Amino acid sequence: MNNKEIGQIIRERRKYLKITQKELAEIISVGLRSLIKIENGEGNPTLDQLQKIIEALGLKLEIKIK
Amino acid sequence: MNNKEIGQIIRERRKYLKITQKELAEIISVGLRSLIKIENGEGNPTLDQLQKIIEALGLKLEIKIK
DNA sequence: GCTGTATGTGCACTATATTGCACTTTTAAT
DNA sequence: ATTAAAAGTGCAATATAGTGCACATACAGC
Repeated sequence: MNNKEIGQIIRERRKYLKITQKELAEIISVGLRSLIKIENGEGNPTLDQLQKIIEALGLKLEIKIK
Repeated sequence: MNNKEIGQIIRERRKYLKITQKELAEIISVGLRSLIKIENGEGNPTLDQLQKIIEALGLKLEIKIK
């Protein structure tokens, strides 16, 4: 699961919930610029940012044995 | 799953594999200082750092619906 | 096509994560 | 109790993530 795939999951879930990037960004107090980058798999987000987004979308992060 | 819990999982897995923080840090080219912080749930690591560690320990990150 | 909304980009600035170093504390073995 | 290895801390420097802004592009509905 790379940054691009994570971005895709987030985008799909956000669209499924029918909210815009702008709305989501405002809800969780994350810059719109940052959210766009994350959805596009650019850059290297911090865990907090990722968690905020995931949480807001009703998702959760898990660590499993490969 | 907060930063502290993530740190615990990493630590437990590392110990299970019988490697030291220093060894792991060198293997994945992450500063020892940073690894210690992450295991202790301090700070706010970047996704890349987390992924490197998780990967090196034979773990994987997943995003699930809550 | 037009129009408005949503998404994306480049850039400069700010905030903060990463790191090495020197040192301390903890842990484990003998 | 000694000793050595492992783990942890504070600090300053560097690298890089986060952000707003102005503008560009894509997309949908009419």
